[in-house]
Amino acid sequence: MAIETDPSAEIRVPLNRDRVFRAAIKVADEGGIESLTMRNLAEELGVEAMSLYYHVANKEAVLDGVVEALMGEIEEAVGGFVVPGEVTDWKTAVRQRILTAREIMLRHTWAPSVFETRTRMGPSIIMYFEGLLGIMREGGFSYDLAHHAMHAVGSMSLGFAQELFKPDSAREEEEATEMFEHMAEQLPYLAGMMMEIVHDDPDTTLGWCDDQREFEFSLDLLLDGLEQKRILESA
Amino acid sequence: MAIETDPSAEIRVPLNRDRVFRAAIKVADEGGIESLTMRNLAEELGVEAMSLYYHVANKEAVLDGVVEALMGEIEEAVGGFVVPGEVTDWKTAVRQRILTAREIMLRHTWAPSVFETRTRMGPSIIMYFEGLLGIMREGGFSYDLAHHAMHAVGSMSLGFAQELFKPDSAREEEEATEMFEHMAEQLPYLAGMMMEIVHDDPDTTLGWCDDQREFEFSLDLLLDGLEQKRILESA
DNA sequence: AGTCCTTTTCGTACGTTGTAAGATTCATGG
DNA sequence: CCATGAATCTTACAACGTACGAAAAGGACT
Repeated sequence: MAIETDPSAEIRVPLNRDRVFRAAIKVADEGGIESLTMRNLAEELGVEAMSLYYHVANKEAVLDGVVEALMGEIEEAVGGFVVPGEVTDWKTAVRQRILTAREIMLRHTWAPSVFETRTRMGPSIIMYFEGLLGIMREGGFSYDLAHHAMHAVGSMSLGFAQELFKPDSAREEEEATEMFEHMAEQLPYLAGMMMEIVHDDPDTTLGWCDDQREFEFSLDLLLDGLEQKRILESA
Repeated sequence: MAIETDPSAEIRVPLNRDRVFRAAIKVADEGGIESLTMRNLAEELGVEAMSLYYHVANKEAVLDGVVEALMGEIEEAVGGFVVPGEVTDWKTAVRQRILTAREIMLRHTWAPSVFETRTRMGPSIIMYFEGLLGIMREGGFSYDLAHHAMHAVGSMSLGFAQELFKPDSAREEEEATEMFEHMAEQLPYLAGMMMEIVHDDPDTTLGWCDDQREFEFSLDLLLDGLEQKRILESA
């Protein structure tokens, strides 16, 4: 086996953590989160699986890095996590940040499931929450109320709400519909609700619900409630 | 190899789906969800792994069954999912159901992570939501508002809120605290909030936050907001 | 150029997981 | 006793994360 220095061989770009994380995002974007294996990730980088471990402790570290990278996307999109000096309208400031974060999440539909499994929080996420908290404080919140607020908004602060039981294939979608029709006579309320939805809005986007509308409804419900509490406590 | 009918051998209890699901819950309760493997589950039942597949299509089906079984626990705890004929106070009715569901979830701390990964919903969950929806309808909601309400309450309707970045070991807990202290000068708001919490309430249960209080705060925030909207729309 | 040392990459292999395929055992009625 | 269907087990495989040590690449210095 002659070792020939193939002149047409592309020069070797050295691996590093950032390249690994970016490649991981690409793999997940293209093949879903279940396709993000160490071997696939290595292949995407033109490298063997074990080479990744020189730059990254283990797969958990890859996912942590992916989260940090996504937070970087969000930071860029919102123009930095710093708290604007003066906050005249905390609600729209918070609202806008969250809806911007949501845009990034919608670009990476697998991302919520990764966030949910994280147990350490990296610096970017801390800075993100520092920013949100800052806006609320400058907007007139007590620390106590702001603390409750962060919990209440929960995962929505990062732009996603966990959809319970979202079917992940058209096959399952129709399977669920079928089951519904089968149980319909025992489900007066659900059946009634569905009929009204179909009647009012014959073709809602994909399934029955407009996720974006529901997200904004829920978010506003929370923010409005918090604003009332803020007014009450500062009276 | 002599096949001897050992008289002291316990008579063989036949396997069936219910026994599988119950054993799965037991395994997860005792060893955490990551210990729920087909082999461990089989061992718990005194059987070989492949024997499970006669009663259950695959591991997903086991998890679906576990969810159904947990919903059974909830159903028992709330005294059936049927809608009380007349609802004078939807809010406390819903509140009570949800907090009861939460009690079951607290008995099985791994359960939320299983619910989150489900994609099909079985009959018990459907009945549960039918019940909640029914209470709201009888309590004066339009279908439209009730629909929004279900989305807004989201996973809280089953008694859990996904905790973002909950450290899963004392080791990680102190690691996070360390990181905080290290970044403290860049985190005026978070640092301030922590200091106030420590000052007001020197020893909150486990970490900084009382999960139950936060859960109830968030839930009430939502329910109060919904009640206002209900009043508005029925005016 | 050749030597040495550090940094980076790779080859091989192990343990664990879910599960496919077929053999085996068990229970039951003839 | 045996035949037949139901229930269980044996064996095996592919995919995964990753431990361990060997190999290669890249400089620095003679």
